[in-house]
Amino acid sequence: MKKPRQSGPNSKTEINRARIVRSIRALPKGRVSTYGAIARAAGWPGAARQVVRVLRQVPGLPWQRVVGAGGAIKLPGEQAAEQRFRLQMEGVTFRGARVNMKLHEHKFPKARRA
DNA sequence: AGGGTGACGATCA
DNA sequence: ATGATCGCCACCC
Repeated sequence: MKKPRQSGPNSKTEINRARIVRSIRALPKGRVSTYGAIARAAGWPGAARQVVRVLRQVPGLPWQRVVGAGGAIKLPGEQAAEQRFRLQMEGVTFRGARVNMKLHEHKFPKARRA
């Protein structure tokens, strides 16, 4: 017989969320990554929107280091300026409205196998 | 079950 | 560069 889906702290999504949190915390000062890249680094490709959810729920994350594809700031309104300011404080440079990913994108180690 | 929502992403006009 | 569309995923009525 099959086990019914469990939706507590041990659920699949909880585990994946934890991996997302780890990936975000792994971003060093002055480096950035994207929602999609973090999802992939966490082994959950396509879950960019979950990265957003985590950023909104978990306090204390270096949220300013997470940007949209191509280095775009995706926060609405004033928050966008705040993020840009914080990044610049860390030494991150921009090319127009977006982060210069060429210089500041963080490379996550590839998932190991053995 | 059905519909709406997000700090998304790729593609196309 | 900008806006529309569609695919994506979990959550919340």
